[in-house]
Amino acid sequence: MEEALWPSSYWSEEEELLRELLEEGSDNNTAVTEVDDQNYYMRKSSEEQAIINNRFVSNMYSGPTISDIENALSVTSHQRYQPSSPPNRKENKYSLKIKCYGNGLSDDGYKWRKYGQKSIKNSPNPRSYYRCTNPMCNAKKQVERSSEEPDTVIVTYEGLHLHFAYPYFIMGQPHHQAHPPSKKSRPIYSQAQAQECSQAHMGQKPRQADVTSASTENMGLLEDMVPWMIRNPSISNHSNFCCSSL
DNA sequence: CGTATTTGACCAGCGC
DNA sequence: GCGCTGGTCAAATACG
Repeated sequence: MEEALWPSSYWSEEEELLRELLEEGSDNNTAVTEVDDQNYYMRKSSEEQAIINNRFVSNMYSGPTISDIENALSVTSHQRYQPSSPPNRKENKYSLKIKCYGNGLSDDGYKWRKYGQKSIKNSPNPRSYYRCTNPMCNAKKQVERSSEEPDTVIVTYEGLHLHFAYPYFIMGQPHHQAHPPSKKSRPIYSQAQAQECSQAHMGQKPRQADVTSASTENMGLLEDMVPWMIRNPSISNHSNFCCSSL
């Protein structure tokens, strides 16, 4: 069944990449194999993160603007490692400060549906709430223009941002189809399957509860996906990545 | 006509 | 308990 969807040859490049990262992306293998160590990634230097992110993600996704997010991630990652300053990451939320001189809200290569907007007290700018339109992904983001720097938007990503990786781990699509999924190109999975997978991954609770469960789920965002996949190279041999309990 | 956006209402959490 | 605030819903509206 799995092999019907994913020919064994399909994973060769990813496995090779993962092996490569295992060799180069860390200075000792024991840390890489500490599967349950949630702070593993926090211990890595921002330089190592940048290497992993840039190399891995650039191989995973070739969209035009992911580098912007990567750059922003590297900035916030750097801040995160300052023990004296509060981290931008809370649970699996990541706040990215992105310079933009135009419409920077929809340029991350994926489609977001706006589901709310709030005026925040003591802030002149409203905060917009977006949810990923990809049924395989329940990631959310909040976009707020910085009051200090008008040309900077603060994007807070939250939740399981699976669409960075699922074409490889779930869909079994050829590499040349590794572009962001759109409404026109529906996933092979049904909506029900997608929801089942998402709920299995995020804590079973639909609707409002997903916020709470998301805050307790360690893995999800791009930055979490990378070390997780590195630490679990064998995942490439399994097609039940989405629905597997972690 | 299907899809995306807007926006007021609603709800839950929190502090007092 | 009450009010405030942030997050989400969903009907109305806009758009292609």
